[in-house]
Amino acid sequence: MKTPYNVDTQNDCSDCSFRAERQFCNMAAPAVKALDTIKFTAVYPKGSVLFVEGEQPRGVFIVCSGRVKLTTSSSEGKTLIVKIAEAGEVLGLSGSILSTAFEVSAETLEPSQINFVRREDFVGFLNAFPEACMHTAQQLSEKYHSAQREIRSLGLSQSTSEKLARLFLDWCARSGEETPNGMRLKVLLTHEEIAQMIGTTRETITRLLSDFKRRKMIEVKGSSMFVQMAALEALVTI
Amino acid sequence: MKTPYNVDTQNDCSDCSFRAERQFCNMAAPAVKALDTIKFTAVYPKGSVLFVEGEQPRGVFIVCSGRVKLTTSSSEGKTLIVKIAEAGEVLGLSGSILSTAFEVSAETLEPSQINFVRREDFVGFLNAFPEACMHTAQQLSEKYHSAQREIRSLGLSQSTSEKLARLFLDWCARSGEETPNGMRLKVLLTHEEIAQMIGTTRETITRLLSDFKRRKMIEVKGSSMFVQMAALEALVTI
DNA sequence: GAGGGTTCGTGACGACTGTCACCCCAAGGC
DNA sequence: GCCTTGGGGTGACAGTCGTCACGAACCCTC
Repeated sequence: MKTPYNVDTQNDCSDCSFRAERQFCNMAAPAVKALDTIKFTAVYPKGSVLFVEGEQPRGVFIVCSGRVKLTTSSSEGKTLIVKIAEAGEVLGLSGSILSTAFEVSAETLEPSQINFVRREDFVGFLNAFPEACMHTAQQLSEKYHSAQREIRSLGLSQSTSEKLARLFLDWCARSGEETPNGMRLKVLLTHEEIAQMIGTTRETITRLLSDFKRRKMIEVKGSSMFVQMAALEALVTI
Repeated sequence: MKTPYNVDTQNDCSDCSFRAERQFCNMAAPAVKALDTIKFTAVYPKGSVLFVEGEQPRGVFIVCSGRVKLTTSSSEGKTLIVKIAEAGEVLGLSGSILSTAFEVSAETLEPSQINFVRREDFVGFLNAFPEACMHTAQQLSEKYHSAQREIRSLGLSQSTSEKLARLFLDWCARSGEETPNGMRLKVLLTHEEIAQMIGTTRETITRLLSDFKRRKMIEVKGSSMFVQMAALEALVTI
């Protein structure tokens, strides 16, 4: 089924063809059925704000398709991109479980299908289906793991170039495509956004990228970037 | 019961007087009993290493008393203290649940009683007691929350003085004691360790502390520090 | 009380990077 | 065609902070 934003929607978790490969969603039929009855499906255009840092959680958001940018901001207006969430991730889990305010804001980066489950319904669901609770614990473990990696990168890097190298290596590991010219990455973020991912400024990213190009560590063609991983690894002291 | 390290040990979770106030341990009697049968109690002296970053998890560690320093290190030898875990926290959760390597190392800061539960036993326990699974999810949520705070602090601070101010404010919120001279904190860490908590160097901490003292933002008397919270808050741009 | 190991205080110096300022370019709206 | 807007490139400059070096203060053990 096509929607206004040109996204295939999946109204029924029971029929969802991706379910088996999604850690959280991959549950036995009764649990899926129960989830189907409490969830609200919606498709958001690019740039939609799902929730804002500091807000009290109304529930959890399950990303069925698309990508969601998670950010936190200082009162000065400086923004840090904490993570780009992808299909299969559940957002707002910790806030909903602890009833504490969201610590990040969420905004779609592309048209995305998101299933919303109200907090009370979700907690009831977890209590009713131990399997769902285990999957939630796993989901949280993964979040914690990736937060830990972010802390390492922010706290242990000696220089900004090291953080940038680490970011690119991370991207390679996650979605790189091996080619004879090096790992190929689709860069879908602006310099500004890359800067926000590692806590620096746009100018610095521009300078570092030209530096990397000059030193033949990366090559940019359109929205593709070819990365010489060995060269970047040499910059990383962790 | 007293042990060689001068710590009161609590061999039986069922009898533990702290249980009610500890989020994870506060479970119904049957679950506590089950936990009692699979746990191994030990008392470690100060400086004991519970596990090391990169190791495959053998199980989880429940901190019954004492404090545990969680660190991550770069290959250059630079160390970042990710967190100081206190009584009631469960360590090694995410690694045990996902079967992925520990992302931090753990070392006791003082004599500590720690209950160890083998990975298989722990997972079985979670499957057998939905309540334990919920408590685990809550525990993980809290960990995630605190990691998120750390990311904010590391990524959004403009300066090192801001990070230090934020660290002190954090300590005040957690264990400060209100007095007429400002919040009173017990500082049990060396300058070196404080530096490692915010990703800077010992010298910088020394200089910042004298700066803070000169500006009457803090006052140090022995191992106590009196903090003027309003003054520190003015340094924080978040 | 002597001595060795930590911990802390401080100066000099330089590299890195944030800030500000300006320009260029491409895309898209009118 | 013209203008606006957002993204990207670059130079100048100053401030911060890491590094190195050294000495003082403190705290154990013997």
